[in-house]
Amino acid sequence: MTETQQQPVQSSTTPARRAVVVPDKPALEGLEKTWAARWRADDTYRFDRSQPRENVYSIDTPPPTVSGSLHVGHVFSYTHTDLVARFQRMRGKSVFYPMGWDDNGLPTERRVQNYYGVRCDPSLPYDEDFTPPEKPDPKRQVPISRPNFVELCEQLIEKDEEIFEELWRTVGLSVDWKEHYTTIGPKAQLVSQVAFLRNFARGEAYLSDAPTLWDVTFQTAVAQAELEAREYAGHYHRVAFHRTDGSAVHVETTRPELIPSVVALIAHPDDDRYADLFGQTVTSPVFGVEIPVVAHHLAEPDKGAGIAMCCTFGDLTDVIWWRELDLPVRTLIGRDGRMSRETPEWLAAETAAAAYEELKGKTAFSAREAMVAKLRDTGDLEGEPTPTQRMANFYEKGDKPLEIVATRQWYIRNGGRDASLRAEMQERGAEIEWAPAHMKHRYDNWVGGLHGDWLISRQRFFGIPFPVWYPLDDDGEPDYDHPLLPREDELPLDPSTRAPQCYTEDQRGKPGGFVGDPDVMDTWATSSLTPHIAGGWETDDDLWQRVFPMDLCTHAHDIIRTWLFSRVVRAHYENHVAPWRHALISGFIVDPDRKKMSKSKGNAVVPSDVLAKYGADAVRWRAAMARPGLDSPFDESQMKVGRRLAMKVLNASKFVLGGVGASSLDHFAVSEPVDCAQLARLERVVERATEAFEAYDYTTALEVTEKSFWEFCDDYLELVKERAYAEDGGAPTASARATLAIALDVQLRLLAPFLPYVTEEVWSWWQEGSIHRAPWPVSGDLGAAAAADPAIVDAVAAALIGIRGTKSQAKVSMRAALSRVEITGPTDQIAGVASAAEDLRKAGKITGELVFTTDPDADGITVEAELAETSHE
RNA sequence: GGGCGCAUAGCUCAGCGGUAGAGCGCUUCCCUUACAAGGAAGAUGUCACAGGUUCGAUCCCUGUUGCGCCCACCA
Repeated sequence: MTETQQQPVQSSTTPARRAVVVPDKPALEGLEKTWAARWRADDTYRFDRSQPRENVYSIDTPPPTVSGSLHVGHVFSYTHTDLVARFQRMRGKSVFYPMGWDDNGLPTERRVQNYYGVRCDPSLPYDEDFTPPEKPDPKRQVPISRPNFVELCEQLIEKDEEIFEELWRTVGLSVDWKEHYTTIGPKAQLVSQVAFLRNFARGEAYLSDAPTLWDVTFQTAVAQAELEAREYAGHYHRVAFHRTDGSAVHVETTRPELIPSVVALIAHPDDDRYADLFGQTVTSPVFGVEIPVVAHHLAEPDKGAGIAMCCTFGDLTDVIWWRELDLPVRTLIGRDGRMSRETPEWLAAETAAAAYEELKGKTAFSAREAMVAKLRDTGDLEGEPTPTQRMANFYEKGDKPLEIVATRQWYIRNGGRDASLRAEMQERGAEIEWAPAHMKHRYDNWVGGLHGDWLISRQRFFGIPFPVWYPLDDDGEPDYDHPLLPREDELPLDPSTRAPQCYTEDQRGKPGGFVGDPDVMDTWATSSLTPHIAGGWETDDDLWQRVFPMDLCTHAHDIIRTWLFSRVVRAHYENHVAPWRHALISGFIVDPDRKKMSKSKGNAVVPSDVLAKYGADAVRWRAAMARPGLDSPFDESQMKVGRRLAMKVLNASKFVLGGVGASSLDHFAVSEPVDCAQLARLERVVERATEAFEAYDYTTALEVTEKSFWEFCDDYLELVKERAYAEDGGAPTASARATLAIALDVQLRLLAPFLPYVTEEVWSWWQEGSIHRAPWPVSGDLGAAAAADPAIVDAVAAALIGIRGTKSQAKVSMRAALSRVEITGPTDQIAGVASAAEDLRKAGKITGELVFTTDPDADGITVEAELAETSHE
């Protein structure tokens, strides 16, 4: 921490005085390359883990999906985190700011499939000499073993992670790269498996064979948090079921292919139309299966015909009915999304079996067509199907509606089935300070609307395995009620290659032997433990005690329901505390039509292009202008504004430092009233910027600093430049120089979190060490002079603006001389302006009279000026 | 249907119980030895609508409308 001890402001007493070296033509180009390399070499952003907890500021930042592509929205959100990290670092905190890569799971699998043209077939043996096809053919993916597939995943993520790290370094994220982790790496495996075993031991995790939402494309179960409701086109089919007397009961369905799996017809208990049917049975069309008619309050009389087919399972309401009414299971749609190839026993009767023959093995879509044809044949379809748009649940990454399939899955209790646990989760949410505050509603809304526990197992390959085996009975059937579990010191392990205690590998799959759990944990199940993975939970207790609970988590509002909530769940169980004190939620960067950016829509702006064109500081400036939680449309022209600020910093600094030695950082030299006022004004800026940053309002911190900096350049610097540059100006010159130096020093530090590159560049011209290890400015940095009235500088600036206005309106150059100037204003303001009369005379090129007139009734400064004769040509 | 947010200059957004603000864009001027990828000056508004509270409302309250997001919605 030696760098943070440096006190540039006191350099008048520092023995080793540094020469000021200003390049002739400073430029923004190349700063990223130079300083990113330097920060890397100097380990500028290292976390000092010797600091006690109260001196540490720890950050949980999302591990980006390395197989995905980033757009500027991501860059903005990560920049928001970095702004806070840099502020806290300058305030003297040891900042724990690790970066993780989410390389686990389906996105990586998909990328490997497309990149190498392969697919995973777990039944194949490992091929040691396997090399991927030279030209991937997406239509003919080469089947390879699971170990080969995982190897390719690992190869590809390594490449991807290098690209990501390069990008983050260019953006200037002040991450300590030594603290990096991945969601598939050994640390993540250990933590995920340990936490899972503890959840299981405490009854928080459980295995259950139940209907689950199932994606037929990826052939995996899907959690509630990964659902997306989308419009889906379909048709209502009005279909006749038959009473025993032969009369028809009409049902409207969009899924006639599910008629063979109907287990009941259900209507509302108060629905008189069907009252006489309750307790009776009807027969299904085409198949003639006997179906009970039952009452349930969830049936909606005004929906469709008011009486619904309950199939196992067509939708989530079916699941409720099946459970509450104790109905049988008649599953026909399998994991591949096709109708069962076996004739089920409830369709064993001759006509039913014959009818089912034509549906066997068909996709839901083709089975529907076949079924409609059958219904026409039997006359059980009334009228024509009518088109409808309805909402259907989709896996967010999938493009076919989800089916509901009964499967055995691992769950973690999250309050979805337990009101008191749900209330505990809400309380954890209330422990967090949300920025903006209303984002907490999203959290409460989500937790309050949970309707099932958290499904964490996935039938995929590239993920962290469940460290679980099942004993096989004498028939070779697994006993799921008595899983075999490892000791924690055996972790991490893969049950597909490792035998459980008291068994040997040759007993795998044999009667009386064992079988490994084939599933892997979902990506969110792993990333729900990022504070634990990054913070050394159970592996590095010293670190853990210094960083947890963390101070900050940041991400965009779309993953409150997934990542944020899942981390609260895990920390609740493991640590009985919310995992962080603050949640800083970013909005989205949307396209000019306010549509969310996405690669698939083709409206995503690639960060590398913008970074190359405008520079990292400009991009960061734009990111900082997006307030927490607010969506912000991307507009390239705004990037220019940030770039202009960076240029201004470079040029103004060059000008100031060209005439000012570092020795001028001397508070005692500041004597002129307008100089004192300038420092006083800056003191207010320091206070306001600090206050804003402490409230996580980085935008206001930037705005007040930036506004002040432009005023400093346009007014103060213009006003005093001749005095500052005077050859032998004596005390007034020394005062101007000291003020310029102090003001620059303070303003560079205020701007450092936003513009890390240009501020570091300028800092290196005249200061020791990195500005990013320099202390955040405090009032004391401005010295006793700052006790002055800041209004003087405003009054003088107003006079200067009036003089410039006169020249502008006369359409003459700012260099034009003025033969007479009269400045009028209230007494106190005029006194202030008069104190800077000499500066004003030079800055305004006033060659003649300069008159000050007080007018107690005036509400501001007004200027009347006459151009000198010579200026008229 | 439930929840949340937003509505201020052409655009993006601040703001605030007491005369309406910034940046971009626009207009005009200036190639000033820090800066032409610049600088200076200037114009621009029923603060969505309707009520209420108040001496006074863009601001507070109620309602309406419009927009956005989240959740629910497969008969």
